[in-house]
Amino acid sequence: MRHASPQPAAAVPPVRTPRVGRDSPLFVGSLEKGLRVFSAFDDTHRALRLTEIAAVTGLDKSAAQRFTHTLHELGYLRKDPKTKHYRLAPKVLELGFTYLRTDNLVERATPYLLEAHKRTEETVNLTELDGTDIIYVARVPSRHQITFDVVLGTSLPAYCTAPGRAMLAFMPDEQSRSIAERSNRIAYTDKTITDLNALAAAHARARRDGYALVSEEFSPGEISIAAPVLDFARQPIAAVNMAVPMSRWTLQMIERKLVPVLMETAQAIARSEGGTTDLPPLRRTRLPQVKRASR
Amino acid sequence: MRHASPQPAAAVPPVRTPRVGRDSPLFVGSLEKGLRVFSAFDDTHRALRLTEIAAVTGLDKSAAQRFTHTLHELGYLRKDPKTKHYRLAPKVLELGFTYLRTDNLVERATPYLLEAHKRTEETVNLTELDGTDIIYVARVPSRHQITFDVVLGTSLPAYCTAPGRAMLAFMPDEQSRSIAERSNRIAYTDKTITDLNALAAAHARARRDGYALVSEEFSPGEISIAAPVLDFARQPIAAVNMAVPMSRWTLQMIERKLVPVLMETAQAIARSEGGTTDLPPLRRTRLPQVKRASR
DNA sequence: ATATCTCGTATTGTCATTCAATACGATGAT
DNA sequence: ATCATCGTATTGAATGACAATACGAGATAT
Repeated sequence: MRHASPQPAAAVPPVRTPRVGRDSPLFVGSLEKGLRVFSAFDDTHRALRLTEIAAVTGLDKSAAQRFTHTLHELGYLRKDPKTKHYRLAPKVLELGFTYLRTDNLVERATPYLLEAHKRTEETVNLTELDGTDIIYVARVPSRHQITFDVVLGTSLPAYCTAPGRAMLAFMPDEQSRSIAERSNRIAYTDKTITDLNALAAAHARARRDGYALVSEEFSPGEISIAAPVLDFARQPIAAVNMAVPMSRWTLQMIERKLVPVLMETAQAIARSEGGTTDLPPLRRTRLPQVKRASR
Repeated sequence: MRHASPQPAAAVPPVRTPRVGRDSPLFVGSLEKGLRVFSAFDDTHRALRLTEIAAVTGLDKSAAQRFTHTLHELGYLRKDPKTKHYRLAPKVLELGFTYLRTDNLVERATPYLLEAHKRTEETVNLTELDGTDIIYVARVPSRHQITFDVVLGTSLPAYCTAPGRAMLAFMPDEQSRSIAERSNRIAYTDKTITDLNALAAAHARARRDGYALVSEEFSPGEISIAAPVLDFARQPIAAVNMAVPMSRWTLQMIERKLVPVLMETAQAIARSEGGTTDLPPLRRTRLPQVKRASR
């Protein structure tokens, strides 16, 4: 803090506080902090001690203590009584997987993804947009793939991945530009497009072609193609994606064999949406005070 | 929760409040309530309005408003601006899947589960215990299975499922009895064992055999077998499980073809645990104030 | 067309709950 | 042996969560 501003004591900040979003009195900070504890864990940080959690999440020791205690009590964290290490408990799986069960899109898309996999023998993904990122929400892994599939739930930047580009290409210009601007545009490879105008051009081409092709912009040696799934208002709600190694595929082969399947799949999923825009009007009558069995 | 129960005015509860667990001053109620919002959603409640969330979670309207606002702001909930319906956002997948990436057991077990699947052509599951429930943490689906796999993350009662029984059978008696007692022992079928002594007998038999066989106690027409994965201290930390329809399998066939694979798999996973009890002592030196890249 | 009901949203005063500083004992490194 | 760091528990204080309330919109019934 500089010198106290020479204004008389009772100076109230003249700026009008917005009182919206996180500043709204409706925002519960404790919930946000508690959830931040979850994000402290990843594949390189599997077991954390209290102080580490505090450091990683930016909470002080007391706060970390309270939130880990709470999450442990609720069964979301395990604690090794000897080493005092915290780990995620399997119960957190419930959180994530209810999403897969509640997302109509995943449910409707799955048969088409399987069909596309059968026709191409390659991995087929479905992704959705989450801010400036894409998130894998469904996946049919290629047969040869041995390792188990933990790609679901992974998020990658939208601007330099095929699914992201396919979705950005089909949304209003100002919206895609806004996402591109807000993205942390890193050059993952020397082919990564980071310039805003160049991105807009890439979007235009994808829009013209009906699909996006991204070659080695995120991982070297890999070509990724994606087509958007459009809703009734022609807005992208997801993208079908296939990524193949350049060692096995050429551009020509991709355009001839993969792209047709890709686009048919995306369109079939979009059509399957049929008339239901969002959800059928389940209840038209008075709300009978919903009760639910505990488990 | 807030309102004190309508006790007579100045009456201070004479019982010594334990000040532990949920009554501890370390327990953050707001976090618990916020997480309760997630559990309001399931496959039959995919889109909920504010009032429904309030009713299902037991929160009052104001609380539901605050927590949905917060979760929406954080990106965990989507809100249809027209219908005002809330849905889970794909971001919750991140929560669930970090578990799969951080669980050493899942990582180590996967190759053996794949191997077991190859040898039997049947679905192979890995489950862990969570209180009185089992939770599916890994799964290699059978080839014929068409539907996409949303079983991961599902929890079922331990007392009447093969994985649960396999794990209960190999833990100290008082511990398995405690779990059985705390379980809500429903007779899902007319073969379901709900009596505590009968359960103890079933555990004894499973302990003797080395695996548990549960026939039609949870779903009719299905036989489920499971073997425990024991840690260095011979305590069960998980169970390998296979469930097959009686239409294709007899008891004899199961014992001859499936059980050997099952037990070998479970033991191989246990052995793979090797020397590392919990986690290698990653750092022996001073903690260098962990910093982490934001994404 | 009007009245009634329910819902979602926004506001506010109050106080319980969260907060963060602190203290203590244990453990391990120097 | 000494010091540092960690996990745990406690407590006073005030911040931030709370819940009651009010209002407008939309739907339904009269």
